[in-house]
Amino acid sequence: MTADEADGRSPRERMVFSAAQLMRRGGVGATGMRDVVAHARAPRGSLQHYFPGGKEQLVNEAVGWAGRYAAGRVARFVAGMAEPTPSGLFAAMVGQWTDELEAVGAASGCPVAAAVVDCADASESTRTAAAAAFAAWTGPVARALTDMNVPAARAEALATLMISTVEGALLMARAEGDVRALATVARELGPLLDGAVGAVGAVDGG
Amino acid sequence: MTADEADGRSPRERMVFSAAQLMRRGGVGATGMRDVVAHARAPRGSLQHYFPGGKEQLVNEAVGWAGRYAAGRVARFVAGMAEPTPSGLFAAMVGQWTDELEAVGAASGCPVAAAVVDCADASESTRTAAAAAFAAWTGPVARALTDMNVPAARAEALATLMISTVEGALLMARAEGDVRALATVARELGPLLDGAVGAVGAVDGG
DNA sequence: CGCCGTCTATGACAGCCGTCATAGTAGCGG
DNA sequence: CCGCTACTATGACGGCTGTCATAGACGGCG
Repeated sequence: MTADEADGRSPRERMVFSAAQLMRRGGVGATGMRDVVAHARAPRGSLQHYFPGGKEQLVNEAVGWAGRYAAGRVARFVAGMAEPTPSGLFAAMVGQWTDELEAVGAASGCPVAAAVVDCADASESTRTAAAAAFAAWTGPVARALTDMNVPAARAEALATLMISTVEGALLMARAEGDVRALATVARELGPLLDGAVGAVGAVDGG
Repeated sequence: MTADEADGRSPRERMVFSAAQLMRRGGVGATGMRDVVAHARAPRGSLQHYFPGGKEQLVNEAVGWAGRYAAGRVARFVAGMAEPTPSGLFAAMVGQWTDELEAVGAASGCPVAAAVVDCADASESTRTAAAAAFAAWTGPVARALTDMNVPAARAEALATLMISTVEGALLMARAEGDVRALATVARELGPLLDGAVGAVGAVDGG
């Protein structure tokens, strides 16, 4: 999610990328269209050309991009792990945000979360886009879990738990200006996740 | 957090309450000062009288109120449970939002989360207020856990995990317009929490 | 050349925002 | 009655917002 990801792409893609980038910081409300074109170094006139649906369309596409991005990250995590475990995957997910928070100084949140907080009940389409983004994110996680011998019935539920926990911990970490919450949930939730490998019941594993 | 909590209180308190109420729906950016006084049925002129610090002060106080409110809820949960268990407390915390989402139709989020998303990097004081709110919320939860024989060393960490998970699941639930995520995390995380009772290590607790 | 679709440029618009200045009322002690 | 404090009322201000209207540039193509 660094700046070099914006190079070489079309102006249109850069605008979507920049929108997501800015939404992460100040929320949707504080992200103006003029800010987006400036950040993307794109011509202002292109806004109404590429996004005739206005800000709502731009936000929705930014949310969709974020969902695909998160899904891709999960895929790369799994591919890069020699001995994949649920706790390892979770630690990697947490680690991504830990790195960003320590690098930029807590300025970065999740654009999907921003869209939910700011638009969930004002824009039905954005709410749907956010749900789709979460689904796009949950899918690869659940698939990775089943590949690690987690029963299919629990994989999806655990994926939801992992993403919920990461989102919430990211919120707390931003508030505290410290990665403590992220580190804590990684440490506490990891063992539970590993306990689900090969188990059929809840935690009392067969 | 229903409307009757606003009755009998001073106009000033009603404004703080209304600010929190409105922030939960549309975020801080979409919450105008004029909307707040209208919702609180308070005189507009009182704004600059009670909140000379402007919107920032009002938001900060709303966040503080939300933190104290959440802490009070936890205390009441614990007091009302015949046989208190960590999973029972967590289920109660989740249940509060489940009820609200099903009642109002997913319109309600957490005002503290809204403040973090919208103001975390724009207003240092709001960021601090949000951190304080989370701390005020974490405290009673951790204390309740120690009262349930959870080792003191883990109680605080588990409280952070619980709150993170609830916040994140609430985010997902709002996006999906469904309480599924909340129900899922309650079901999946509950057993782990109970497993920490009397344990000293991680999950293998004897 | 002329035409056309894609893209860009720019200024204007109405509307809302938070804030401030100013004035006014109500109650109360003297 | 005055004076003082607490609170309310109201209109205005500059600034920013998303959106739109209009016009211009560029490049392929017949």
